[in-house]
Amino acid sequence: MSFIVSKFKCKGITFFSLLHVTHYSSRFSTAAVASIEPKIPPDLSSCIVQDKDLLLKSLNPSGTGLHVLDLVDEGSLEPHPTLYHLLLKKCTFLRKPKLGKIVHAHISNSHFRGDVVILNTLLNMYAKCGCLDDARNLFDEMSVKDMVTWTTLITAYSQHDRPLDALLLFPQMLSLGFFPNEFTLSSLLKASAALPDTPQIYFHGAQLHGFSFKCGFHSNVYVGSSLLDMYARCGCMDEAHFVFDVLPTKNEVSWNALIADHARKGQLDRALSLFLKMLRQDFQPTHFTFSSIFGACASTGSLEQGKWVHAHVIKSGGEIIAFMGNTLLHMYAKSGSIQDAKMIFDRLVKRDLVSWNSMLTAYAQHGLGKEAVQCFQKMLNIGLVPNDITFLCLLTACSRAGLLEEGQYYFKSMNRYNIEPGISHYVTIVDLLGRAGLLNEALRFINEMPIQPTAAVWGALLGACRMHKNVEMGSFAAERVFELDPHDSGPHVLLSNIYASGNRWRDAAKVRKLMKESGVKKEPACSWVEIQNTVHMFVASDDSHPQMGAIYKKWEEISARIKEIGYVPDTSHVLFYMDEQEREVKLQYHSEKLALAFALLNSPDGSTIRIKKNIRVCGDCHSAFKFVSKVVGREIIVRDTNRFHHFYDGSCSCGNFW
DNA sequence: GTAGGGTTAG
Repeated sequence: MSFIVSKFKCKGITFFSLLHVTHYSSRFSTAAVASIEPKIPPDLSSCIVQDKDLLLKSLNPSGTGLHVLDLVDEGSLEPHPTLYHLLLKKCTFLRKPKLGKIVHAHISNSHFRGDVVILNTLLNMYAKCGCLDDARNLFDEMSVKDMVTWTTLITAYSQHDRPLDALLLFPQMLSLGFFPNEFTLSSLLKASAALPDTPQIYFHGAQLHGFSFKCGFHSNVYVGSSLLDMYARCGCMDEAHFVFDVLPTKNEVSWNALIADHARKGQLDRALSLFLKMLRQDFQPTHFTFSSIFGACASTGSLEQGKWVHAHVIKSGGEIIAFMGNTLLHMYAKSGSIQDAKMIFDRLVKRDLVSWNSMLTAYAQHGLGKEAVQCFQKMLNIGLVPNDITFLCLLTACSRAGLLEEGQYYFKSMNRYNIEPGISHYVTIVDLLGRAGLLNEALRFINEMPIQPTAAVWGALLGACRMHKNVEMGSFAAERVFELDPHDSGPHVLLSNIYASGNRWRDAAKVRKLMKESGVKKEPACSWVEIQNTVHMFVASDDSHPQMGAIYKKWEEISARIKEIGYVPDTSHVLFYMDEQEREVKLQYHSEKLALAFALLNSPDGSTIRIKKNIRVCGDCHSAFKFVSKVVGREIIVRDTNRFHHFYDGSCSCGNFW
């Protein structure tokens, strides 16, 4: 038997690729079955080899058929451990457990049915393909197990979000006399870090730390990285830093783990300083690094820092792949630049469903409902199948933009894609109807829902009642919210506002009393603005800022100018009972107004002002900002918890839907 | 033959 095999080297490993087998030419004529790593291009310097072992090394299942197993069935080829090993590797790589099952059947009928190394590879194939039941059955059936068998199953559970199952195997493994290695411990630590609450993470994690220390595995870079991540996830940042500092060898992953931990906590400064330190020590940032940092920039709305890190991505010459690109897109959208978000979307090398969902979200946040609908249609046209989040994004976009009919249409169309609406979809539809003023329809919709309405559902109706000043339905909705979630301050404030806007001060006071009695605390409103890389934060009636005198004076000047062109303070947004003049004074010093006055004093004429707020922008400030954008001739972008408002030339992009 | 870090809504 003779065949042509191409032999090539890549990363120091020699690969063999079967190009042609003369004896089985009908089967293999096109089967230039590449290496284990199919992306590696075979070198063309092929040679003629007459070596059966080489053939075995070269064979891999390609396409749909496992031709090589047919050869075994026919008796043309002796079964060989390397053959099974390569076939299983291929199935694992391609995530094709069905093909793997065929190999499994073959192994069961061969001499190797009890070979622990082959069975471990088989176990790993099931594990990596997510077939945890098959993996468990195989594990239970294996009469001979070794430490790798236990580690493979522990890793399987740990990687598929079943941390308790992974951790439960550990004492069993120990009691049977198997000793863990660094592989086992890094997987166990990952599992402990994924437990649902902080004390549990610490309880299991710290014990595993002790175990690792005793065995000397704590200095292994894999163990160290999962160890520091575990500490960070239960809030022990000092311990996480300690583990990192004493780690004798660090790599990109250990750096990324620490950066990601700070980023997740919204500690952008810490994340950025670690990023710089990483660069200075000649470690290459990866997609993981960038992705974490963009996530932190998105949550704090730090456009400038985000742009700076984006510049690093460009400098490093890497392509913007979906995983990192999606976070970058999200970062631009969430820190106020829809243009940049769209540009990233257009430049993404390969878009996935998350990319499209992120773009839809971006449009929703900026009130661009029509663009969202077009985007959704485009994704259907290219054959992408939407998921539940896609619809959530799309419905939110419709709701925010007041696209009533479109929203209802798309909600109904969900069953075409076999997507059962979840509670969030129902909330969005109540919001959609409510914003459009169809309060009775919204109430009917809630009563006819097939699932139990939650506090969020009634909260959406309550918000709509505030918007449309419906006191009766508002207090009814608020009662339902209080029953279901008595500790949220938002609905109390909304109800109090509803009463205040209807001049029912006694009722408003009752709500405040209720809040006090039940210990519900209102989150203090604050707004912040970034000027020359410094974040300046303001709370209402604050006078702690060094420029406060000038800020108050500036606002008084602006206030007088906007009153001349028609601004009338809407005092219903003040929660307390006080006389009209007092209430107007209170309104003057809402945090967003202070932030705006400060920005006007400290930024160049004509430049865009970006303000962020931790709760929804108040109605009076919203009205005032429209006038301000006109008198100062500047674009003002406000990000509140819900969406963006682009104020320009006397109007706002939200079209008063918010 | 077995390992650690990253995304979208609210």
